[in-house]
Amino acid sequence: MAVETQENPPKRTPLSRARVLRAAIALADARGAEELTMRKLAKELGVEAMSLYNHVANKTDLLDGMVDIVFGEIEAPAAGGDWKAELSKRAASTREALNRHRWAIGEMEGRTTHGPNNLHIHNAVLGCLRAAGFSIEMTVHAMSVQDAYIYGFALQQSDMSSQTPEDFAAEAQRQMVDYAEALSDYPHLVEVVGGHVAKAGYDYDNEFTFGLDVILDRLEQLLSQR
Amino acid sequence: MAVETQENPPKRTPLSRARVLRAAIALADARGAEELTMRKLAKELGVEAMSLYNHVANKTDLLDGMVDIVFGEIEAPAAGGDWKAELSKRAASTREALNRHRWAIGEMEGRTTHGPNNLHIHNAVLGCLRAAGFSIEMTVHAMSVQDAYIYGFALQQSDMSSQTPEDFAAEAQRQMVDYAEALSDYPHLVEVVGGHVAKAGYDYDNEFTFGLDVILDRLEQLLSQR
DNA sequence: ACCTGAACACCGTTCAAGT
DNA sequence: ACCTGAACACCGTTCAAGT
Repeated sequence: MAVETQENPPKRTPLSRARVLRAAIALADARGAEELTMRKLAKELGVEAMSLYNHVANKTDLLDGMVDIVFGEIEAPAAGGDWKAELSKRAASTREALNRHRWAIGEMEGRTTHGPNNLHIHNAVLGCLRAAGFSIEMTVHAMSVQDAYIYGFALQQSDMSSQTPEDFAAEAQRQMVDYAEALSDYPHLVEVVGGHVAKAGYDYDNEFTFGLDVILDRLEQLLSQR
Repeated sequence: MAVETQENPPKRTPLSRARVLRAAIALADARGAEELTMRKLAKELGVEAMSLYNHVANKTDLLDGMVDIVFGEIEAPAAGGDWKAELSKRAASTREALNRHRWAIGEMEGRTTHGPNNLHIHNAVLGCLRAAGFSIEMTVHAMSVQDAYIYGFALQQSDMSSQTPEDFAAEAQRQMVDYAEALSDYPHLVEVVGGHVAKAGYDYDNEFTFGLDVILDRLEQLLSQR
């Protein structure tokens, strides 16, 4: 009875910038940054590569849009509450967003254009620090050190193949074997990586929290010193 | 009299892996990572692209070799001396190496193979921390937080167009103008970036040292707490 | 042993042409 | 207004052929 009375091909919903960006993120999430090409993205959308140019100016514009969507997934810190707790939440949610979208870390910093979600987050971090009582100079310092740490940590993790402590332990063991002939040159790698990490593994969450607390605790001291 | 008695073309010194790597670094330093292609590198060496494959297995192998040369430019910390001073020196020399070779930051972390210079540096950092009295667990933490910060800071700087405080101030001013319609949404950006950075600029060296000291000072406290 | 020409399977992007 | 085919100027890499 009421079967497809129209043309057959799955009634392609029309393209739009939002749909292009969403598909691009899904593709990059699933297959990595280097697999995100205009041609493959178009195929995913059931269209030719050239059609994309009706909705994004070029690949840079595409990436700008994708990056700002990732910034939109970061939880902005509130001003006036427990500033350390707020900034920890923001750091954790940045890390989670970058874990969901591993292609993003290489693209978030240093873009020449900043989307509204990017501006929103940075405005909120500055506001939180100012409300906590940091001077303007110290606020700049404090945001710098946190951002460097958060992105640097994500960078290290993003291109590490092993993600669970167990994977990491196994990988550490494998490396010890691979470099066996040279190990006498690297006694401390043997002790720490071979003797500890290869057994206990490496827990990214713990590690991240430790380092973030190092930074926040010291900032708190500097704040109360005047 | 004794002019070129041989064939004319500038007596091409024969290719070698070292020469290929050196030329690749020079090219990437001068023109950026995306300009480093096998074809352009070959042209630089007065040869066809395919000749390169006699000296490097492929482009990944080329980058592995380049990266380990950059690691070789980092000053290893000594064990047994003033550990904070040693680690500061190592951090500064890492930053300098990454500033000389801006293409490298995206390539240093997360390679699947580690060159000898990489292993040497990390072994030395671990040895320095162990000699300072950190437990094995704390040594892992301490290296993690430092590396994340150092690479994260370099990442932020590497893709920032303005490098001097004055450039940065000018750029901050320009951005304030660009985003003028939306500025009422971002009061803290206006205060901190528009009011302070746009005037005082942003000094990467100061900023880097501040953040590194935050980390090292807190690590020192944790060390003396037991 | 080392170098090369031609080729393959890709890229991003432009442009004129279709609907 | 939106989509497409053909084309351009590139990529990394393989392979058979030259010296």
